[in-house]
Amino acid sequence: MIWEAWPADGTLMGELQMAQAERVKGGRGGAPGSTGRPRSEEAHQAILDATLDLLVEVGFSSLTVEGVAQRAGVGKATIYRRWPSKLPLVVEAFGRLPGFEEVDSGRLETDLKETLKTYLANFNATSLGAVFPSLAGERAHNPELSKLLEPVARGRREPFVRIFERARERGEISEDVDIDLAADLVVGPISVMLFFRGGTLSPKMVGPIVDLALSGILKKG
Amino acid sequence: MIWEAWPADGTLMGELQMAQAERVKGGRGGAPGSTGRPRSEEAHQAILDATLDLLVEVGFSSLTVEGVAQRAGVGKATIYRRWPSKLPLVVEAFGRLPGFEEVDSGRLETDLKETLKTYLANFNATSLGAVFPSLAGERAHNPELSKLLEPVARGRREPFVRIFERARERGEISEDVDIDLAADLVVGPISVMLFFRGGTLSPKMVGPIVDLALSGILKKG
Amino acid sequence: MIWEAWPADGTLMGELQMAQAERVKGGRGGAPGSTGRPRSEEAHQAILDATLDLLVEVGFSSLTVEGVAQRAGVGKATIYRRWPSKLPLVVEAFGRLPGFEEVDSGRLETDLKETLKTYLANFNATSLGAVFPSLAGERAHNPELSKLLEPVARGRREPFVRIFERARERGEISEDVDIDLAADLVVGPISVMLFFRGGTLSPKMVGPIVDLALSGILKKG
Amino acid sequence: MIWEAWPADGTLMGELQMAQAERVKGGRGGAPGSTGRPRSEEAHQAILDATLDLLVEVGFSSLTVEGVAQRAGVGKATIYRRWPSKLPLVVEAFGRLPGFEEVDSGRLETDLKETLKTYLANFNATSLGAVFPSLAGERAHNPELSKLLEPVARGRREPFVRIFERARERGEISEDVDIDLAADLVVGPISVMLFFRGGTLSPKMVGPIVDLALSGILKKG
DNA sequence: TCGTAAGCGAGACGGTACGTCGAGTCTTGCT
DNA sequence: AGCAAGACTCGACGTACCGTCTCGCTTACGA
Repeated sequence: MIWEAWPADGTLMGELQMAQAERVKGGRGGAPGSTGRPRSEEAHQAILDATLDLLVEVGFSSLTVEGVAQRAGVGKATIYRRWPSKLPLVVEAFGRLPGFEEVDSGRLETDLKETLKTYLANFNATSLGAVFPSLAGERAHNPELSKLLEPVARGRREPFVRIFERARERGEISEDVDIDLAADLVVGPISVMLFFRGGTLSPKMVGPIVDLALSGILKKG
Repeated sequence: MIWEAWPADGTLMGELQMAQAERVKGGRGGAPGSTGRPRSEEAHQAILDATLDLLVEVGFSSLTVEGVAQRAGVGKATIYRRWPSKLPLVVEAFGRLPGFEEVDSGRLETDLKETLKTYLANFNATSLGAVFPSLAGERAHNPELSKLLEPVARGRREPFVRIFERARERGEISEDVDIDLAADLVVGPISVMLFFRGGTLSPKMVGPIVDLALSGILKKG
Repeated sequence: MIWEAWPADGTLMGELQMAQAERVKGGRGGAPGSTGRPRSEEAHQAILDATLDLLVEVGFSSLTVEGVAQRAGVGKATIYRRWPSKLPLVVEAFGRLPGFEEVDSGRLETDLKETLKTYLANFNATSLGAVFPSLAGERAHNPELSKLLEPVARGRREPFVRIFERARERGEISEDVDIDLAADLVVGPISVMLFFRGGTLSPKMVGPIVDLALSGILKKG
Repeated sequence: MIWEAWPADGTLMGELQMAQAERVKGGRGGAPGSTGRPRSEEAHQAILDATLDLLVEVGFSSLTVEGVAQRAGVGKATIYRRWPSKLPLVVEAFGRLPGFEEVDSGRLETDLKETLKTYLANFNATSLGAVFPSLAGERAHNPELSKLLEPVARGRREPFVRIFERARERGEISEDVDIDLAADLVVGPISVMLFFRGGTLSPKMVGPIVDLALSGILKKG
């Protein structure tokens, strides 16, 4: 879904992670002058894995850095050396979760339905549904997190924008439809479900949502 | 907006609070046998006000009961005597925020636009925009909060359902439109904006949203 | 012995403790306007006992506040509420150890020997021998500790000064003997043993020490 | 002074250091089979100097190996390659401090006074006064340190023993004076001053101390 | 002259303790 | 009984060192 989609090449998170690393230690990979023992990629993975595990098991607000360290078999300092607090850690762990695959069938309705269905199945299989609201809820009071989250949300939005652009080129939708708004409309009911209703996000919801969004609520004629 | 509206009589929260109070001290209102000094209504208000202030200032996850007590000029025990933990306290404080006024103009489009516009103006004037995401983010991993939040969300949803029911009776919309889904569709883009995009919720957004939701994204013809 | 003796009424430590308490929370016992739950005397005792136990078991430099808290069945905060660091805590715990009983037999030699013997027996039975050097070693780099330790040392010195003053009044020693120096002379070999030689402080050492100090090293004639 | 004097040839520390080196890498000097880059003597010196500096500045218990490495411009591993822990390092650094020069004037009083005066002047000029108590305080609970410190203390004691032996040969003191005890008596008041009173060790103190120790506290007659 | 073996500065590693803070509970004296 | 105040236990926070372990490099020796 828009706000959680991931670019196919997975580089967005790479950037995010780099931005993070730079803030903490002044850039690693790039500068060849780096000295000292290099950071363990193994530990990095173990931390991210443990974070995701615990996120699913106990939720964001009960997740403790101490717990992550213990589960990852890692010292706390090793975590704080990489992430300044649990928020960016969780953002990065979250970023590792799979995005969705953009579908290009040549027909708007099919593109939307397939893309959303695939993603929703995925969404239920992982912890995306539990993690994202936790992060989003902090945005209003945490500008730093907001900045971290922005590229993620933008990245997940883009595929939808592209789907609508193709539909416009094919003449399926009018030239003056606001594509951003259209994307929000299709994705909106899912957002409502996720944040306000706390219900399950079944792939079965996708059909009616897309149909209603495309044809409108009012009676035709 | 739907999920944040409040029943006109404001009794829902009253019930919630009673349920709460009963769990804490075994029901007081009815029983005439209660003795000792009565609870201070003044303190109650001060606590709720302080909670709301802090919720806006620092967000849910940084809100501390200690801070609330201090700002309210109240002992911590006085808070815990009324609410078993900070969660129900925050929910109740949140419930005090204004809902929206249902409009009945006899025309679906007008009803939706006016209702949403009024609410959005309100939303920006108060702290709803900052507080709600904080709470919503906790839902996924906090069943207790989820349960507390449910009646609030349902209450705020109902006005929209009524608007659509009236429209159906008037024949403005087809008999087989899923009213719940329709409500989610209208409200969806606002939810997306609030949680994923972090943008401002201007009342000017309402017109295009309602128009697109009512007439659909696809080209007519 | 001088530097570890304790006034019979045990009030010196009381003062020390008060000075401590005042620095931390602005004086407790005295002001009747104090509010809130009073500090638990039980916890205070448990902490001091645990400290002394651990001091004996693991020594000063391996003593951890965490360990004290655990052994005392107390939260760390309860310790830090009373003592700003482990040093004053150890000083106070140390102060609880028994001092020595001043003897007044009417004869200098007997007074000195009895006083020292009693104390040395005591010294070996408790952990004085292990604790005091630890504290003394920190003095040079810790002015605060130095201040804390000063009244203790002075208190333990006084009994010796009194013994010599009585001897001077009786004419046992010359008017112009420097009493402070005499006290240091008698006590000196014990200090050397304790700090430099690391040997055992047996009460049997007392006789020869006092004899030599009183009559001098040089041949008489 | 006795317990801090140093053998004239300064070899004691050499032995200690060798013993150390052997424990660490299995003996180097002799064996011709050693290969690879030799250890840097420069680094060795820098480490010892930094250790001594820090010992004076912050005391033993606040001294960190990390700090030593940084100040010496050396990696931590280079320190641990030579000393198995910070204790022997500190002991060796301490051993570098100057001892005192034994005086042989042919008269006990003069020998004692001159030896002590010289040393005390020295003591005040260097950091002995700050370092030694730090180490001594650790002895009681640290057998390893105690063992390391023993030869140092013995070495510094010997000159005094020799002074008294010469005096006995000359008939200045009785045959049955316990020389060890006599040494402790002379040195005792300085020890007391250093550890218990925290006062300054002025060379002016030496005269009265030696006089009183030699002639005794009691009135002659 | 070149490889190999050890040393080097730098700094990350898993741990442990630090001193602080907040949650939710309990205990004063007073209303 | 209620109240404000504030101490209570517990447990996580983020930091600092411990002693160990790589890194990429430098320095001597022996083949």
